Formats: sequence, structure tokens, C-alpha cells
Amino acid sequence: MAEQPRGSVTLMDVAARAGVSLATASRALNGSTRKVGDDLRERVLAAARSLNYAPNAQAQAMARGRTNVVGLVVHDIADPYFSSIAAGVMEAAEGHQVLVTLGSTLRSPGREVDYLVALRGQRSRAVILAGSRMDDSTVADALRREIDIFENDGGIVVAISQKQLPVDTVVIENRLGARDLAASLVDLGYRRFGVLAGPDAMLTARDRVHGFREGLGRAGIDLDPAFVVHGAFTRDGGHQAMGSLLGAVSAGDLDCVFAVNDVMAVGAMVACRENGLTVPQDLGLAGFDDISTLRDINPALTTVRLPLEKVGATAFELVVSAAERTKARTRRIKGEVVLRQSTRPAVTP
Amino acid sequence: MAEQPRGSVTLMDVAARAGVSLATASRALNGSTRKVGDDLRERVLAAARSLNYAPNAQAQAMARGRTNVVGLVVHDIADPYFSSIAAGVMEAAEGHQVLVTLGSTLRSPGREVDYLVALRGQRSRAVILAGSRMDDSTVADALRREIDIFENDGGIVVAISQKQLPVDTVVIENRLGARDLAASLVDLGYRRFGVLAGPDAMLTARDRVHGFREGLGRAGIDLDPAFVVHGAFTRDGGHQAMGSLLGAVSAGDLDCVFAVNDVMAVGAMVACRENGLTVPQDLGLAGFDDISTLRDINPALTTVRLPLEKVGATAFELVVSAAERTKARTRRIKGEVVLRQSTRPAVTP
DNA sequence: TTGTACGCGTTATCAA
DNA sequence: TTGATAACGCGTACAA
Repeated sequence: MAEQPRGSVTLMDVAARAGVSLATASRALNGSTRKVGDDLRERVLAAARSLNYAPNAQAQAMARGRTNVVGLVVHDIADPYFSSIAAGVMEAAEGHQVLVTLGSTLRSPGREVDYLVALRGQRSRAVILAGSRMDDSTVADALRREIDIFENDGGIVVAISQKQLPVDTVVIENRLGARDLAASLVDLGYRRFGVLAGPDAMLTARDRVHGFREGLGRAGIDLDPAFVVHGAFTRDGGHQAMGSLLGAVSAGDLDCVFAVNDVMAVGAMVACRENGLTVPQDLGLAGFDDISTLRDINPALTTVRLPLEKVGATAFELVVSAAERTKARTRRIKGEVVLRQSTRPAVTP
Repeated sequence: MAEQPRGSVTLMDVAARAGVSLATASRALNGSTRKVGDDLRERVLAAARSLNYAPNAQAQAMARGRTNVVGLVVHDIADPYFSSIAAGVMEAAEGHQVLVTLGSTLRSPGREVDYLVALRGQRSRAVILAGSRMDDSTVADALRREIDIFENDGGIVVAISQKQLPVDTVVIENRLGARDLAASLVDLGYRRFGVLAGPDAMLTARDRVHGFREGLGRAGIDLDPAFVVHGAFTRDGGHQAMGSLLGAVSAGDLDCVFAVNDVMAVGAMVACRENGLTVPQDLGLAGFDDISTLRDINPALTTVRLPLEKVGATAFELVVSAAERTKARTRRIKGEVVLRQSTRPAVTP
């Protein structure tokens, strides 16, 4: 049996036990394949196994000058939007000998910069910035600056959301999706719209509002600014915004409400219920994202489906293929309108 | 302005720019507070700032012999159960100068061992194993063995779920919660129960079934084994299991169904609807966990509330307080029955 | 208080 | 093919 040495087993221990030099042990365990005699290789592998040797990744990183760490920075890991993206990243990373470290900014944009610094300290090979960019030039400038430094150190940066930064980006077609949704809702016969708009500075929210307004405009419908209520990008934000909206309008002013994401839509649905309104009979309601956990709410939510796991996987692919890139690349992910019971069926003539 | 040097800035660069020795620079930036003259300290800090210096965490780790990396291993990060726990861990880690690395086993128990090896290679300070233990002695033995090695290297291991491993554990009182739930359901007047039981080998699922059966037994009610249907611990698993159950029993055999977690309950609710059953009029339905994302489904789910973020935070506290422990500690987290609309109101005499 | 020099565990370069 | 040895960047005795 193998004895259990106290403290970490080093390559030197392995080499000693196998009766070979450090260099040989290193080559047998990690270096290029065909350079160590089979007998010695066997001895080294056996020694490593019996000693439970695990290479010190820190030391390897120092010697090699690079790591296998990829940082993933999200706004809030408890939000299903981000946990789905994270799952996509993790799955894509499978088999790539990569360790994913998770950062959660708790929805405070400035913290992205902090994580970037920390991950630079870790000499992370790459960082994936998942989550909406903000309309805040101070933060954006600081971020851009830190990204420069990070990339100058040889790191890779990939963003998910808007093409605001000069890095490889998985662009989510929020605007297009919202435009299509608007068109579909008009097709269903809706005419008087309200919007629960999320935070004004959040580009994802803003793009969706813009796209929606655009879609309505093409159908000759105006979106009254008074019917656009901002609120947090959360369930409670949606709940509150819907409450305000309902308080501000009179019955008949509204026949359909678009919440810029599904969790807000769910909050809005509750607010409707509390106000005695039935969806979709009294009011149509639509969301955005098609969060899988929310697919079974009743009435089922009309929304724009986003392949979130694919978004994460795509970001990871940008990371692994970054070596051969010549300039910042863009991958566009489209959403697809899904009509369900929270909006009424199309009026058949 | 600061020039942007090509490649990483090292402490030597900072020392040179500040005109001090390496040791002084090190002390000014990291070492104990009161050992560097104010003037020199200022010079060093200024130099570091102007050069965008970020300490090489790998090198620090090597020199110090320890890291600030904590590994979090979950079954599936897309599952709200785990993403809530992860959020709790992240929030608790806030301000502790710790980087959390995320592992997702994709529900394959053997992968926990792989992550443990990888994290040992990283010289992680600690690993949090979140997720049910399995009734699989092969895996458990391998895990125990690898945990020994990990701890022997000075690492800390914390488990969340059952006290199956000889490590600090956040024990979730599944059994107790399910027992209480059973009692509450009996109080509501239910008598003929079915259970959607999850995978047989998963201890969390099994504990909940046992506890539920226990609770019924105390009320003098027998749980017919034919009414216990196993299935995956997911929405689809619940959907399928409920389908089987409804196919196997005749109307009147059943007046309430307990799904061992909320996502299964949601799947079950859909299956009910598909079979023309209305919850709770035709059938009561209860879950477990009180997943926040699912709180707004309709009818609202009767369930056992688990403070998942607190679970994660508690696990992290065990990590940071591990130094002063003498033997494996246990923190028990209780659930609380929450009665909602998916079960009928109590019959008033 | 400040500086010198060694060690952390590994890879990679050079000889042998 | 194998082995000795110099990096890698930092912390920290030890000496000054």
C-alpha cells in the first residue's frame, strides 16, 4: 500500500520514488508524449499514483506563464438568466481542462472591474463578462482601461450582451427580438400597449424597449411614454412597475403589457391578479428570455425565447478559439417569439 | 501618464520604479502594516498604481504555501436549488478576499472526485460539496479517500446535505421537514397520499420520502408502496412520475400528492392539468424547497421552505472558521412548512 | 526600517 | 533519451 505522506506531494517526491530526475518525471507526467522511455515512464506514473501526486497548478502556472482558469462574471448567479448561461459555459468547458471561477457582481456594475483585477492577479487565461452593459461612461471607461491591461497581459476577454467594448462579444439581439414580439402582438389584435421597462441605464432593458417601440411604429402604433414604467430588472421590479402602471392609467387605455424580461413579467402577473385583472382576458402580458423554470406558470407566458445555454457555450468557444483571431469577433444570437396563453389567440376574421 | 508595459508587471518592476528593494515593495503592498516608512510606502504604492501592478496570485500562493481559492461543487448550476446556494456562498465570501471556483458535476456523482483532485492541484483552501450524497458505496469510498488526501494537504472540506462524510457538514433536515409537511397535510384533511420520490439512490430524495412516511405513520396513515413513484429530480421527472402515478391508480384512490422537490411538483402540476385534474380541487399537491422563482406559479405551491442562501452562507462560514475546529462540526438547517393554494384550506368543523 | 538571498514546485534550456 | 540547472514572481528569514 501507498503511505500517505504529510503535506503535499511534490514532483521531487515522485522523481525520488521512481529513481529518476526531476526533468524526467516532469516529462513523463506532463511534457510532450514521445520523449521518455517506456520503462521509466511506467515507473514515474506508478510512483505518482502510489503517492497520490497532483501537480501544483500554481507552480505549473508560474513555470509556464499561463493558467487554465477562466473567469465568469455575472450580475447575479441566483437569477435563472445567468445560471443558465453559466450552465452553458460549464458544459462547453467540459473536457477542456479548464477551471471556471465565478464572480457575482450583485448587480453593482463597478464590481466587474474589481473582478477583472482579481482575475488578472490569478493570471486567468480568459474572462467572460456576462450581463448587460450599462449606460455609464465612468464605469465603461474604467472597464475599458482594465480590459486593456488584462489583454496586454495576454488575457482574453469575452463579453455577452451588447457590443460596447472592443472585445469578442456574443451579442444578444434584444432589439430585433422585441421588434418581432411587437409585430406578433399587433397581429394578435392588440393596440394599446404598456411597457415595464427595467432600469433606464441598463442597455439590455433599453434595447428591448427601443425594439418594441420600433416594432409598434412599423405597425403605425405609437407608444405613449406615460405608459413606459421603469423598475428593477427583477420579479419585484416587475410587480412594482405593473402596480404603478395600473395606478396611472384608466381601464381601456391598455390592452397589452410588455415586461422586458420574464421574471418581471411574473411579478407583473401577480400584480394583475392583485388588481383583479385576469390575464389574458383583461390584459395581455408578454415577457422576454423564456426562462425554462418559468415555462410552467399559468397562464403560460408569451415571450421571446433566448437559447441561454447556447449563449454561454458560444462565449466559451470564443475563448478557446481566441488564439487565431485577428480582430474582435461578434456572434449574434437571435431570439424567437413564442406565443402562449398570456396573450389572447389571434382574432380570426 | 503611466506607460503600458508589455507583459505582466512584476513586483520587481514596481520596486525598480520606486527605487526600493524587492522586500520593501513586498512589505508595502502586502506584508504587515507598520514596518515600512511612510515616504517609501507612498513611493511604492504610487509606482504600483502607475504601473497597474496586480500581484501574481500564483507566485504569492507558492511563496505563502496557501491560496484564497474556494471550490464550490454543485450538481447542476442551472437548477435554482443550487444557484440559490451558490448565491449564498458568493455573498458570504464577499469581502473575504476569496475567489470561488465553480464545479458542476452535471448530476454525475463520480465527477465530484475529479473536481476534488483538480482543486487539490489548485491548492484550494477549501472545497464545498453541495448536493445530495448518494447511496453508492463505491463513489462514497472514492470520495472519502480523496477527501483524506485533500485534508492531509491542509485543505478544508465542507459538505451540504447529509452527514455521510467525516467533514464539517451543513445538514439539511429533510426528514424532519417532510414529517412536518405530512402532519400538516393530514391536518388539512388529506388521507390518501401518493409520492413522487426522485431517484432511489439519492439520499435527499430518500430522506424526504422516509420523513413523509413517518409523518403519515404518526397519524395512523399507511403509505401504499404502489403509490410511491420514482423519477428524475427534475421538472420532467416530476411530470413523468405524476403521469405514471395517475395511470396506475383509479380515481378516488388519491387525494394528495407529495413531490420531493418543487421543480418536480411543477412538472406534476402540468401532468395533472393534462389529465384533466384541477389542483387543489381534484387533488392536493405539495413540494419541497420553496424555490423563489417558483413562488408565483398558480396555484401557489404548498411546500417546505428551505433558506437556501443561508445554507450556502453557513457552508462558507464553516470554511472560514475551520482553523479553530477540533473535530467535524455539524450545522442543522430546518425547513418550515408553508401552506398555499395547491392544497385545500383546512376543513373547518 | 531596509536590503540580501533563499525557497516555494514546476517547466524549459542546455549538455551529456 | 536523460539529467543538471536556470528561470518564473513572490514572501520572508536573516543580516545590516
